[in-house]
Amino acid sequence: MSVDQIIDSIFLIPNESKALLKENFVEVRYPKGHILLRADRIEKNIYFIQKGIARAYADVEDTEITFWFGREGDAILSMRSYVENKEGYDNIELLEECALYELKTANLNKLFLEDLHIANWGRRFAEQELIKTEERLLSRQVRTASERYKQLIKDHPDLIQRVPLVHIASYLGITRNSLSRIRAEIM
Amino acid sequence: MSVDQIIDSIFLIPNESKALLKENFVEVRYPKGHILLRADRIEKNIYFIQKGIARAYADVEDTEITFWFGREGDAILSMRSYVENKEGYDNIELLEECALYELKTANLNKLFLEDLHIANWGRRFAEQELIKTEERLLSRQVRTASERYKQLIKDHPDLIQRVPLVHIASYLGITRNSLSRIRAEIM
DNA sequence: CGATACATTTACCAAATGGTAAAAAACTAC
DNA sequence: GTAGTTTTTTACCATTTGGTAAATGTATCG
Repeated sequence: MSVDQIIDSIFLIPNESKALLKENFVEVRYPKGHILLRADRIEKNIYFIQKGIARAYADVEDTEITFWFGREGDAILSMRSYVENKEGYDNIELLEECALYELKTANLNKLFLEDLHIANWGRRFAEQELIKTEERLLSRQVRTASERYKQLIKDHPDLIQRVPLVHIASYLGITRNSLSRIRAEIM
Repeated sequence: MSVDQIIDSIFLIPNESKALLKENFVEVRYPKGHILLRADRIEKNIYFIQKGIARAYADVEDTEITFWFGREGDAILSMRSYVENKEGYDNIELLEECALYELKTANLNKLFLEDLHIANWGRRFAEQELIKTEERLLSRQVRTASERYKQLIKDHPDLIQRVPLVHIASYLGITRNSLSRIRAEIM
């Protein structure tokens, strides 16, 4: 996933604006297992995944609850930090060695107030994250864990290969036991 | 909730921009039980609640699943229609007689591309909806139905008075039976 | 390759939840 | 106020899920 692909997939903007925006994408690399964002901090950067896979989890009474997976092209951010400049609930762990684009929130915010096209790009970015988040919420509310597991296999078959099942069970809101049962049923 | 309060609570913008935006708020009234938005349509308007209360529900195999409640100050919109101009999953039912502000999405989109301040207002609007949606998702993932019910009483005590318990049970992801059990336990 | 650690499956029982139906309570409309 | 409708509670049993622990399978590293 190139910088251009990422920017264009969100909203098409004129070349001058795009150049201003592109300047802020800095490529960084981290190893598998690296904790990129922490729940107890106000995070100053957001990221886009060029290559690799990550998860977000919340610490709840001595267990981790995974509530998001991200892969190539996805944005990594603590929404709370990004939007309200407060501590969030999300820890981000890289599940593979990752190549990322790093952007400073402060720089982005400055551009938003200076450039109409970039402001609209930022609006579209938030709107698209909103749609994705609502979809996750709906799927959780409307479908059973078993249905959502099947959906996951269908939509992202590689994810089951690349991610430990413990995290997938947690993501589905069930125990590893129950996930094993579901997997056994299907075959 | 006045138009000014609603606009200002999202993002402060200069008076000229605000005047342009305000022109688009049209007050409308509908009776209790009115279906404001439908899942099978591309909705062309969004609303803010001046007075009253509403719920969003999805039709799933001959049952309705409530996944959102809105009250004074909240925005009512089919995210899918607003963001992607596609049919959404949400039906909106007014649970009381409501006074609403209606805005045409097309007019808003035009303003977004013409006025930097309004574009940023639209960005903040999406960002704030994003935070709220993520919070609902997290709460669902992390807390039990019982905990979430207690939280609901604490945060919005009036809601339990104003909304039939069937909808609250559905919102919490449990049956009316289980909600009754929870309520019985608490006392 | 082998030893160790970690992840996953299976089995068992306990606890929580759903479904149906009937009783009680609350709300509507005349 | 009363009859009728709708909503909520309660009780029962069937089903699903969780928790613990042991067994199997898979990775990792010297």
